[in-house]
Amino acid sequence: MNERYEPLSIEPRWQKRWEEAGTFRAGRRPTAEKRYVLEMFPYPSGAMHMGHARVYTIGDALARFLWARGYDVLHPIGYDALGLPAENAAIKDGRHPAERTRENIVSFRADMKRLGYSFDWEREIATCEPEYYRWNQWFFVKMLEQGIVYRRQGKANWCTGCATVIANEQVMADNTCERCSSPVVEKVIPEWTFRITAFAQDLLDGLDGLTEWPERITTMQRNWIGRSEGAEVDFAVEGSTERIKVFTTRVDTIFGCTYVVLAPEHPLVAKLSTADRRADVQAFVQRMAKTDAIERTGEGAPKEGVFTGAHAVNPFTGARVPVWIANFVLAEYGTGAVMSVPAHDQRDFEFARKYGLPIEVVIQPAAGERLGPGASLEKASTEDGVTDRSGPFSGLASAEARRRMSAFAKEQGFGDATVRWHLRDWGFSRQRYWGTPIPIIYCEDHGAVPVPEQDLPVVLPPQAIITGTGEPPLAKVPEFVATTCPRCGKPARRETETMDTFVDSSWYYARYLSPKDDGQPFDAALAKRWLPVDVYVGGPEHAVMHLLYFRFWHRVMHQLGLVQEKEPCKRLVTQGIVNGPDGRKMSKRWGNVVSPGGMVEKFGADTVRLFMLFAAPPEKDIDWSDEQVDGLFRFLSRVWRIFVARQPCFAAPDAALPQAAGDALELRRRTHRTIKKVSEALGEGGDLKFNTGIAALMELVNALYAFEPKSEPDRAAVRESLVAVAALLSPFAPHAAEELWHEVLGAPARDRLLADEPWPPFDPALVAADVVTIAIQVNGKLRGDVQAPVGAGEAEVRALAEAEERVKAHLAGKTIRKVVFVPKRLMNFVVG
RNA sequence: GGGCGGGUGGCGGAACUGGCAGACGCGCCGGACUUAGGAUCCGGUGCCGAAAGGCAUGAGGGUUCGAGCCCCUCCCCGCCCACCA
Repeated sequence: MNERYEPLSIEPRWQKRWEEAGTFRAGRRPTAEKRYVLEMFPYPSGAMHMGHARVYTIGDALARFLWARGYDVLHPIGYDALGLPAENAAIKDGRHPAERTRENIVSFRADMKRLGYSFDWEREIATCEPEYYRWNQWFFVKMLEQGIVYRRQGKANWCTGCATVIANEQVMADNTCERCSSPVVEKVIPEWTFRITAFAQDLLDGLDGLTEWPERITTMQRNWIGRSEGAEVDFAVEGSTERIKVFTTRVDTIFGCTYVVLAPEHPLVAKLSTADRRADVQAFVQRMAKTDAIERTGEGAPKEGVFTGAHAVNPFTGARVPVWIANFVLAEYGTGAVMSVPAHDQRDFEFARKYGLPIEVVIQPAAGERLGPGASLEKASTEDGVTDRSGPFSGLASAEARRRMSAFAKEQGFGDATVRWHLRDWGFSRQRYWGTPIPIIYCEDHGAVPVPEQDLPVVLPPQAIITGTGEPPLAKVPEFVATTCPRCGKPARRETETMDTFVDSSWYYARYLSPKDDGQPFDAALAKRWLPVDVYVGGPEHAVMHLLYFRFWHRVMHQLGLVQEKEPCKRLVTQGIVNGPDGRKMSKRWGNVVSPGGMVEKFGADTVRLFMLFAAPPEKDIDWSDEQVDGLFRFLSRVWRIFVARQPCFAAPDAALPQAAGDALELRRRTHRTIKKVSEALGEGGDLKFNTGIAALMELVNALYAFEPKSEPDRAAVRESLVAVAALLSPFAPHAAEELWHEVLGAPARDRLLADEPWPPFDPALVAADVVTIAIQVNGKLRGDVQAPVGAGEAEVRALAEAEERVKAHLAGKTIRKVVFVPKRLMNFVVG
């Protein structure tokens, strides 16, 4: 065999053989149990970067392991190919997004192939192809029929940078765009909307079953869905028939309500303001309208408001309370009106202090000192407690008070218990070009008519003029716009908006099941076998966007009878970022970008893969490190050299193994323990910890260097170990593994592939130690250790321990008060 | 303000269910082989100390024979959400 490890000369060869043999075709083992391993598909903007190399390497190591474990594995890949970056680039240089995207796909595909990923390439999809997006349109029409899609009139989030409407999930906390960080403003524009809120409770409940998702992701979804239980209560307005409906989660505090506050945009503001206050109110409302949302509601924004002159009546107490408007009350949350209880709400407290409104304590802490009058408080007391000065509801625990008071309000007809959600419906119209055309035709007589199924797809016209000015580009393509009404045949116009590209990624995992199917989005029978996805690998940044949308979409598909289960994916693995060598995010700006392609050319795919897996567990961020990469190349070279050095062992017969004894037996033990450790590191019965699995392999290789075979049984033990090293290496560094495996096995393996071989089993008898090292402590401090047979009892170990010189010295002249014995581990003498 | 993660050598990271802290790798130091070595192989490497020994997992307390791990108080870092009524 070649004396030196030369990855570039061996890697393409194995890639070709896997490809030709169809080694990774899903469905090859129809009678075997299935596993669906999926990584989030890439958005092909420019070339592949290190982040991609990391996700796909993680998924690939797992997929290869599962193949070896005997499963029928589905491990597909495709391209999330529609979207703004390609369109924005087109505005700059005039190249058509389709042309650019297809070129990028070619580059991505080449890079991924060079990394040796075990994708089933026959299932490759690209969402920009009409064969794919026609099914987005098909789903749209179905969902319209089901009432899940509707046309909404109202305020939408308009991204000033992307020049389009975006979804709530795409608006960041500081009112900037998730994609481009430009300010997001409100714009009154009709939008096509998914009624995701109809699934809010179900999406929330489903989270409890996602026990194999990272808790932080399910928590984020839970918070985003934001179920909030409370009550609505109507306050009558004095001298008017109008009622102010407030939403509160703390109806138990209502006897302490000393004023009511409306959002400046609340429809009643104009009606209720008294003549003497009108000028002030109008000025305030106008000022708020001009102030942008960040400034108005951002952290640290001072609370401001004005009195409207009107009064409302607390239906529980009959008390007359002033009605104010204030900046911190948001029209879009709850009812846009709040009852203020300054004693028990911090915002209300600050506002009351500022404007001299009364503060009345109506909740006493369940334990501890009673609260004095409101005026003496330093801050609001917001904990649940016991109701006080609350009329017939006094003396109740907060939770009980809420139940009774809500029931009372309902009985009296001025309120009820209610649930509010943070989740909003998903507006998915985009005033952009590079997306799925929304299959709607506007007819003068029939309104918005869905394109009939047999007329799909509505193909995106290639001749668009893309300007990014906010006008839908499709509106400027007359031959696209002009059509006829499917109902009456009269001239009509097409919808010119396109779909949010999150639609594409909401169901792509199902398209992989039958990617070329032209009669349906996917084959339901195949879905029954392959879904749900068993392991999904991707970045945590998608927690409340993609990962919420695809859970929603799966429920829709469930409702349409296309899939059996409600959740799309059993286990989610979120991987960390690959930063530059300087610890900063890789970026042209810092000049710290390292490309996977370049690294593969320099070190080979196996070294790059090993780096991705060895640097840290999948979920942690890592820094690219040239030194660590050198180290991993060195490791593979070291593996290679030990095979070269131990070539004389290649022919040793297995028959010699049972006689192995002494050091050879020790080597065999190490071999089998390593098999067990690597299997566990690959997720067998726990988390993925590729780093410790590779570390275990390194230890075994170190042991092989230390062992000089002298006899036939020795050589057999070495051979067994070498075969195991090759097999265990195969999920991580598959090319080197194939090469080495074939070298050891020689002619008998010529027509076989390691990638096709079963995972090596370990012998439990060899994994179990027969002699163990037991740590000996005196008063909890380590004073030595003894070797004892694995079954040694306390008396036996104690005798050994007391014979140890260091232990003896520490026990000398002391009284042993107690001896703690942990079998196989430790003995502790407690002395005085 | 709320939620979720974290804090371990010079660095990345190990440590099963409370049982020898620092596996493995990087870096560094030394040795061998060499005309040479930024190759390779071997050895060493938490800190203090000549040693015995002592001290060490963000800080301080507690529980325990024994704590990186459990409990309490606090500090710091990251991510997500946020005047959400």
